[in-house]
Amino acid sequence: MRDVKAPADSDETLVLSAFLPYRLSVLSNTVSRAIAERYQRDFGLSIWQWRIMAVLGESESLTASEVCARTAMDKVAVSRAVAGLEADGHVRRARDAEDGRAARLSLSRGGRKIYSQIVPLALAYEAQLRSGLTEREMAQLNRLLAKLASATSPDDPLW
Amino acid sequence: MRDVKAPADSDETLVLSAFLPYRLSVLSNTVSRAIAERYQRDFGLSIWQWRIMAVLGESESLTASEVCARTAMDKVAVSRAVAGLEADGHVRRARDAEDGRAARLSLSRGGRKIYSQIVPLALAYEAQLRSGLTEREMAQLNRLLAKLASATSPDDPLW
DNA sequence: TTCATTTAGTTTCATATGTAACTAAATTGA
DNA sequence: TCAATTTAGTTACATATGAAACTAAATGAA
Repeated sequence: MRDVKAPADSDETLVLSAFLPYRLSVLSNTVSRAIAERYQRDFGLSIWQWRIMAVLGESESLTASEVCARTAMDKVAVSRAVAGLEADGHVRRARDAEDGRAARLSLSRGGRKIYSQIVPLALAYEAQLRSGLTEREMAQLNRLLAKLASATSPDDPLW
Repeated sequence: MRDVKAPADSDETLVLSAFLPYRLSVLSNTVSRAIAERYQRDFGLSIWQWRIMAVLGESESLTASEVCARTAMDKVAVSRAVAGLEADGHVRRARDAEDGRAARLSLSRGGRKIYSQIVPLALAYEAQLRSGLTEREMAQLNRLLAKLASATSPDDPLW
């Protein structure tokens, strides 16, 4: 009689609830959903729109491509979200003097006002999320997430 | 002249690339996408279908509600994914003797075969993802993710 | 019992998203 | 300098997703 030993040692079993990609996904979706609801309810913004406002708030103006790079969104998503932001008057679009294809995007005065309302909310949310962690743990988390992120970098795909 | 001090101290500025919800979202989406592509290409499974197979693989049989609870999916998503799995012959559906509304779901023989092919792949992926982390760091990560997850628990919403 | 309510799961419909095709401007190279 | 290619961004189409309405069975109260 062969193969009578225990069915599999622990490395060969998969428990979904302990599987790192699953845990990341559930955590991230829970967080994103909570934030998305708030932004939608209070400001009529999708999470994509908010992301774009967030990076525009960090600089004077950006092209759509630059927005793509900084938000990890693809160009179609950026195009759509910007269309909405422009329609709502939060973002202005100016033709780029250098490159006739590119648009220079920037927050309008009103957009900047909303931006400055959201920033403290976003930071407060983040603070609550971290509230169970010490400074030291937070630093560790940053380091570990950075390591994981670099393990998924597109120039060195995992599989 | 009032308010001439520096515009904001660092706690009041938001840098998207350092914002925890954003980082979690990008990391999680990168990981999920890589996995989803592989499952789709090699097995014709969506990530939702795979999640369901994963929890069915852990037990003899589950009802759809139990699947919901264990996969953090909503019942519509489960219903749809199961319909596909059943059509492909990976999952069997049996009427529950106790409750005429519920369906008992279980992996078919073929489904279990696929399951046992995917498990090592999934574990290998996870291992590569973790490959930059020491045992100790992995334990820390687990702890930190658990803390974050508990901070988002629905019975104690953050906002 | 039997009627009202709850629960399991599915279907419908409206919206969001991804991929591919497209337009227009810039660049390249003969 | 002018055709061929690349790049920025948008549009169109097909599919995925979420919310709400729905069906059928179970529970519970009168």
